[in-house]
Amino acid sequence: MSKKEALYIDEIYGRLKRKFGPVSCPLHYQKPYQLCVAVILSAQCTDEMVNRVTPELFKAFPDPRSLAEAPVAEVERLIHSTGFYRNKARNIQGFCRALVNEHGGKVPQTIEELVKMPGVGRKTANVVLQELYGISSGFVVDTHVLRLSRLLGLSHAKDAVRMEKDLMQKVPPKYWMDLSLYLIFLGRSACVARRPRCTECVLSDVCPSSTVDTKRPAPKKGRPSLHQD
DNA sequence: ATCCCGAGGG
DNA sequence: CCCTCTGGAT
Repeated sequence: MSKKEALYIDEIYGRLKRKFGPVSCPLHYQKPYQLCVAVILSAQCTDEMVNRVTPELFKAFPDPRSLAEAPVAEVERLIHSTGFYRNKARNIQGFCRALVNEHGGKVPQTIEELVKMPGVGRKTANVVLQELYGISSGFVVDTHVLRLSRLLGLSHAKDAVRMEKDLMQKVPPKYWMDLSLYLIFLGRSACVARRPRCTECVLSDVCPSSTVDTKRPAPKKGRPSLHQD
């Protein structure tokens, strides 16, 4: 990795840190098993939506055993609005069963063990390890990180697994935890997928994909655009 | 590579 | 109508 690239990453990290400050997991939870369930539910769904359904879910089933033994239909009903509700219901119940039966109710501390559990992939495992134990097992790559990393030119990997490897090589481990959250926050505020608002973005003058030109007044035509208007 | 799937925004 | 949202299993 070039020195220039390292400075580029430092610059991105510094700006996002200044903008967002200290960050924490946006998912609401009281107990460790609840975080795991919330992260599984967050697949292809906003965290707001997850936070909307989990209070009732955790009130109805306050521990992993009761959630594992609950009627599937009831679990499906409670999480219905998060989408993929059949898969997710099966996954969170399978997860809770594995948690109780194979891990004594305690969330595993290694990514190898976590990934073997139902509904848990690398993204979910990385989030859980970071949030619960402060372990940086990898770089959390979700749909936002995937999109923004490409726009910023940090990685052009096609899938999340390859991009994680890529980012782990380029980004210093001390940045992993916060940078993935920063990218997610930026992807949720200014750099939204549908129509990025580059004028509101703190990275616009260093981002190779920015539609804001800081040097020239304004191109009349042929503006490099990421999308069709 | 494909499927799962509802909610929200443009 | 279309695309997107803190993915994972097959």
